[in-house]
Amino acid sequence: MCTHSDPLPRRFYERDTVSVARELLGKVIVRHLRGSLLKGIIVEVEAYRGGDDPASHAYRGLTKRNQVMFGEPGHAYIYFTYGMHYCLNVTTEKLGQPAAVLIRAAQPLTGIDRMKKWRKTDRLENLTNGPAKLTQALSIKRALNGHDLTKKGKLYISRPTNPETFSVVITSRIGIKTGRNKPWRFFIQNSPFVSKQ
DNA sequence: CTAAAGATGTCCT
DNA sequence: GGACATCTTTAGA
Repeated sequence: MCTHSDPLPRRFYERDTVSVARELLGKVIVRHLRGSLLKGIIVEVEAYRGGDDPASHAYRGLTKRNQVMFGEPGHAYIYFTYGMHYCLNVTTEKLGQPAAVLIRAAQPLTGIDRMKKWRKTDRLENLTNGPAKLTQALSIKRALNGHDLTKKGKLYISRPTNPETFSVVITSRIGIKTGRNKPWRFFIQNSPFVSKQ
């Protein structure tokens, strides 16, 4: 039994990272939190690879922080940065090959009141339009690092029930100092929920 | 051990 | 456009 709202399967993630990143646009991120349900449509992502990508956390090899990137595809890689922010990635490529896709922004769909509470703001466009804003709105913290996204648990990604067509804009990645030449940032054209146009 | 930078967000000018 | 909050991770001595 497999319906459209089930988590994306392992084989979706076990592929070329840039392709996975592009295809994650329009998918739905689902967060079960103490009885409440939070959902959002992914509108902005960035691909980070391994040894050939100087901007990747995995560029210099395996460390305690990035070990999830080296593991099985379809897991959450969550890291803490700037002393206060969490960022959510999904791991890709086959076991042993480090890579991940950074989820940078989403369009709030379900549980908006709860997101407003976590974010301490009422403005819809300001809830999930950035990687750290997204994790704050969905209450995603270090405890979910390594979480399996292919099972119906606290966090997973599924296909939308009512898919809408959209155009994809491709740019270089932002917020990094190296690897800026790679066109590995993707976002949904004209979405008001993208972090930066 | 020490130090510097960081896949950011917010507030200020 | 720029300062700053705040702390983990990593690299280098």
